[in-house]
Amino acid sequence: MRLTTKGRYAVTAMLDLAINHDKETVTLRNIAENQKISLSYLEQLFAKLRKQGLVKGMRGPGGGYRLSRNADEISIAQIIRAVDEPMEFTDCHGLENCKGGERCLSHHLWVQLTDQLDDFLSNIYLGALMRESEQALEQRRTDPPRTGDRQKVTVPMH
Amino acid sequence: MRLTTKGRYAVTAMLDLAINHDKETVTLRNIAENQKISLSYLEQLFAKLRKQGLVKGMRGPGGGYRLSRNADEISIAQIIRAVDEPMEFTDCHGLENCKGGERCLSHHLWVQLTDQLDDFLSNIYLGALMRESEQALEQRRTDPPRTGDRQKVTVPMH
DNA sequence: TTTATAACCAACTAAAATACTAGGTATTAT
DNA sequence: ATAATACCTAGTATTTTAGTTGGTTATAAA
Repeated sequence: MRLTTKGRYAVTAMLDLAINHDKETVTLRNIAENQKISLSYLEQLFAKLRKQGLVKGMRGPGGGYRLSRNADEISIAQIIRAVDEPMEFTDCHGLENCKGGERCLSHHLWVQLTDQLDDFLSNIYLGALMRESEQALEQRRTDPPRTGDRQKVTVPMH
Repeated sequence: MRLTTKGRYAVTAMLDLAINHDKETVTLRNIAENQKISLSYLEQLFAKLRKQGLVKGMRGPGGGYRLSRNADEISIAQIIRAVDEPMEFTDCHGLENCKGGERCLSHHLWVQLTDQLDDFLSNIYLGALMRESEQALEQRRTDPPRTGDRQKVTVPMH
């Protein structure tokens, strides 16, 4: 599993949809502005998300996108897999190139590591991610910093 | 934290050093052959690893590289951070561009997610990763598959 | 029924990151 | 001395990422 800004764009866009689940739809134009990214590039990313059945598009005025299922049923791993091709791993194909086994032990360990990573991201869902920070935001709202205090920034809003 | 094949090269190379900790050194030429990657590119990656104090190089015949400290004290996150620049995140700088907060909430959630990822990889050490799979290899050695059995491939050696 | 708004689509181009090439110098075991 | 290795820099090729252009279709609303 690769992890680049492309994946970040996809995840933050999906988070945008999740946050605005109350609204009927969110337009790509809107997201493109928020993320400062070209509309057409976003369209390309959403074509992939749609093909993977993660979002649903509605045409015409008032149209836009929304999540095709509950935010608690969409994992971060699914989103990233949809837009980022997997790291191809053709270095060591079959036993012929692979004398001993000692040689590609480190390759095998890498596979094991990425499996763990995949597991990790497969178990983080859009919904849960949102709720976690809702807590922190609520905290901030009800317990505003007094002037003169040096504020401890635990939930930076950049 | 980005995650690309560049990071994979670094991690597998470091695993190679960890596996061969009994040998005095491992040469880059050797690693380059194993990984099917250009020697000079590897040198560039190792320059970064060395600057971060993760490896130590020895010149001359019989020279090569070795880990600069115990494999149990080198995390995967440290390795990846050494070679992959972090994803720059200049979209939303300061409060001026950031009307409301509603707007960059999804950005903030991404930061929160990558923090979790960073934690995750900061707590996986080269040493531990190796030992985990030693177990599986030992299992395989002492308990070889009987002919006729359809072997369950739990530890593929590609 | 016209118009405007949006998704949807494909081909090309620009920019950035990744990987390689070519040429070195410095150090050290033999 | 010689050979093997790390160490270093500048340039180039390749691949991926991101953007541009110019469409078409569907649909809500005027």
